Amino acid sequence: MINKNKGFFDEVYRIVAMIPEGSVMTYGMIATILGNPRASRIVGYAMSCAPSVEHLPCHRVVNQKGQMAPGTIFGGEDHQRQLLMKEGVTFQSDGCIDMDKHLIKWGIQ
DNA sequence: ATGCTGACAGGAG
DNA sequence: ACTCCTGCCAGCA
Repeated sequence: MINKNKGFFDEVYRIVAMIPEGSVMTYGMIATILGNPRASRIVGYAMSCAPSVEHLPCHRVVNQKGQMAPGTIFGGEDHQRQLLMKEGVTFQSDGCIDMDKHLIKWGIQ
């Protein structure tokens, strides 16, 4: 029990919390898994309410473009980028995450 | 109950 | 190809 029951939020936290190191997931993908592909905004909103990064690796959650949020969250997008790199995630010249290699693979759950 | 906000996604120009 | 606008859902005042 890492957080209170917030309905959709709780599900979002659960998905994000199960993301392994070296892998990333997109907001739309999480929303689709929850059953609401249109609720991609809610996923990001839930991230803004993230209690602790230790229980919620929101830095592993990126948008469909493979880019992270503006940076008002962790104290700098660059900081988040470094965290991902430290976990083994590679970035492109554009600064976007290499989705083709680090996008989480769902086959076992 | 209604309206506004929000770390997105997709379509159109 | 890139950028801008709209649409969607959940939470809070």
